[in-house]
Amino acid sequence: MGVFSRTCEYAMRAVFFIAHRTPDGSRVGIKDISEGIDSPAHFLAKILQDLSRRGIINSAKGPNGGFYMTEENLSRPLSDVVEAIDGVQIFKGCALGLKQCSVKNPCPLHHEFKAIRNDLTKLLNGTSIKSFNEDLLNGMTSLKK
Amino acid sequence: MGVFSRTCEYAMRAVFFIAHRTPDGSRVGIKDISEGIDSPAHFLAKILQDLSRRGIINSAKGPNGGFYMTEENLSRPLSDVVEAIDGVQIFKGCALGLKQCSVKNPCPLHHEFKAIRNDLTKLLNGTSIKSFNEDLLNGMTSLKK
DNA sequence: ACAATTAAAGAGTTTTATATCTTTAATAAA
DNA sequence: TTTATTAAAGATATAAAACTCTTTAATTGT
Repeated sequence: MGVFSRTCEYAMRAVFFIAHRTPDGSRVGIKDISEGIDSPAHFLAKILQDLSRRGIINSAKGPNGGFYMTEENLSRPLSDVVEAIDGVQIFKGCALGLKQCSVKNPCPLHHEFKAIRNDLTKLLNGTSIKSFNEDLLNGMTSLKK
Repeated sequence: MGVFSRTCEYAMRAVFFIAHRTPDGSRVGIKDISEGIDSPAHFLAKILQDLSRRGIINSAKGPNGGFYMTEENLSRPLSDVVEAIDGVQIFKGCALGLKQCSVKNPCPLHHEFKAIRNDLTKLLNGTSIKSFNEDLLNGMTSLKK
């Protein structure tokens, strides 16, 4: 596995996909999303239920229902998605998994690893979903599988 | 989970522990190691078998046997341990898990994430186990659980 | 040769992550 | 008010990671 769990990868891809597809308040269904991001539909449904419950995305049932994102949703940092799924360990945890690890009692990787974690935090915490989406909309980036 | 799998955390801790305890060519047993790094003994045994097979550490059976590290072992980069257990995804993979992701077809995180991955690679690939161990030996860092 | 010690190997079990299938509830439109 | 459509929820199923237990093989010292 990479840095994030597979579930978290699906979640991020889905969020970008929804943002990309619902700029105007329209909705996009689970089928379209799961095909668009190449993930198992039912599994993704669970993930989106979770994100929806947490207010990271929005959903509506019934005909013309589906998932969508408001300006409020778009203004959130991507770290909200990661934290919702994978938790905070990736932003805070010791590389070696030591509980005692700290500046006062650093593990062999502590200082250098902290710098890397901080960069990751800055990237995910400091950038809104909206701004990632702008690059997607103007074709500078892509979600091609 | 953090950036590395639990198995990989154990592996790194064990490698540091062995290096720390066998500076002179002596050996240290699985019991001591697993207690020293707070990991399940039998599970760690499997991990160390694997590292031993790959030549990352050494072992000897019988009385006064155990695990140890030679100068050759110590000169290797820590990335060898990580790669042996977790593979290369963490150094090379797309943050969103996309196969097509590349400079020519970048995902929304591509450029910034690549910089972070490169820093991680530089840290693990560019630093020998020995040099991490030196900090441990002179008390600048610790493996306290 | 024998007994003791140690890692290696093999064969599980348990837990967590990932994935699937079915039923229910909400909503919209006819 | 009925039907169609959609997400939510519930219940399993499968696969992978983490962990345990038992047996075997190698080595040492007596």
